[in-house]
Amino acid sequence: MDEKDDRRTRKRLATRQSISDTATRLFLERGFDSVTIDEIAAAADVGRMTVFNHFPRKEDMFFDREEEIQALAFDAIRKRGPGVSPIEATRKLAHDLVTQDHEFVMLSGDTSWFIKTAMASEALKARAREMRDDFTRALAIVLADTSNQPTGDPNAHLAAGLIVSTWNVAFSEAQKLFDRTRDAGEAKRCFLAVIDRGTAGAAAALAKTAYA
Amino acid sequence: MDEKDDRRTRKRLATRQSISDTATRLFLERGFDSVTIDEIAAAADVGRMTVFNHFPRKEDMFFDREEEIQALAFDAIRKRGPGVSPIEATRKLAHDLVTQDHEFVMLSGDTSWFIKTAMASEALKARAREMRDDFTRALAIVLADTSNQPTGDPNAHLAAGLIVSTWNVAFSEAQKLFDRTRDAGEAKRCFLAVIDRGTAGAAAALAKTAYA
DNA sequence: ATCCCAATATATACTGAGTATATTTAAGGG
DNA sequence: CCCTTAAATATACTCAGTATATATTGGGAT
Repeated sequence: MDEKDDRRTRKRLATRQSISDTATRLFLERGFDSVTIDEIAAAADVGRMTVFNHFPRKEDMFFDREEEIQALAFDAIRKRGPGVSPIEATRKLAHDLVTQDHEFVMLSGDTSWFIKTAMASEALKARAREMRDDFTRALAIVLADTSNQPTGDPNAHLAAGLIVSTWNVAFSEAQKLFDRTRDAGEAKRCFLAVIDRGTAGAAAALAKTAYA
Repeated sequence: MDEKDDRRTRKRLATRQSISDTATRLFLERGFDSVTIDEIAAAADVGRMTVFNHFPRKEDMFFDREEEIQALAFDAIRKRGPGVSPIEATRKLAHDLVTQDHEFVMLSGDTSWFIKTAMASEALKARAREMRDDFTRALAIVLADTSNQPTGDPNAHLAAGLIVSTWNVAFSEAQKLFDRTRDAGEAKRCFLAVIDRGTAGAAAALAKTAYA
């Protein structure tokens, strides 16, 4: 009863999409902080409350694909091959994403406007940190779950923390390098180098546990 | 000319302390989010703008010792013994803080109200995440600096990320355990166990670099 | 003392995100 | 064609934070 294909649902999604598109355009034109909700509502030709109806927080209009990213990681862990540790599965995921030039890696001129716009706003950086925390918590649960360990196992939280920290550093260092050199190949090598180092560290930390 | 001991400075600091004390009391009584700046100003018998004069953000009235904590860590790294790696120095710091029951470790009933109040507020959690990020960035600089590596060395950022992540998990897991068992000794052992594991991982990740 | 300067405190008015609530509009289902 | 309900909207509010102008008060000089 949730994903019905009736006109009501179509209209709701159309309205949502229209707001999202309008907001994204304005954010890129003038920066996140200097666009107000009222402007977005006016530009999308909807009432102010309709905006909050679809996006409880202003930041939700910018980060609209959190769940997809989480699902990508959790799938990689859940569907890993036999004999592959969860930590190794995250390393493999990083390499796969880079070799198939996945859009989420965003090491190209096409997508770095997204990073730049996000990094220019304290509010968006705060939301990104919150998402990172939520992801870390959820990752710990998935790790424990797929390794037959009790929920809340401290080692699962340590593993999740080290992995997320590694990915975070890998992303930001690769992005910095790309900004400096405009060389996507070099940036990708940097990304994977950090991933490999960090993952090796996580594996060492979790040696003799179910996670490595 | 900054830390003059004249009456003007004494009055300014007294006003600041009065606001801080009043705010802390109200936060603990009724929770951070349900205390307004106006109430704090009224209770401290100062004008509203005076509050913002001393504390640009509401959260600054709660977290008032960020610099002390950072200095503690940076001193431990800067003043480490010869032949001690920076990563090992952070491990040693953790053990020292626990054995001398330092107030910042806060694994006792006296201080956990602080954690509880902070964790009950999204705004305070967001500020804590921001402080964590700032600290990680500063730590990377100190690590590179005291290891004669170039500023911005990716390995320094990886080391900083892994260390901070480890401490973060150690704190929260120990806190959770203390809440469950009310056994400070057990909580401390958990704290140090996570620290040792995570630090070993960081050292492994940074093997053959200047940081381990 | 008294005059001047600068730091601090304060008053007033504003912006903008987010909430609460009531009302209207329009789609689906009998 | 009604009836129910989801979605959109209008209005009014709270509160943090900013801008700016003014008042107060301590320190330093003559």
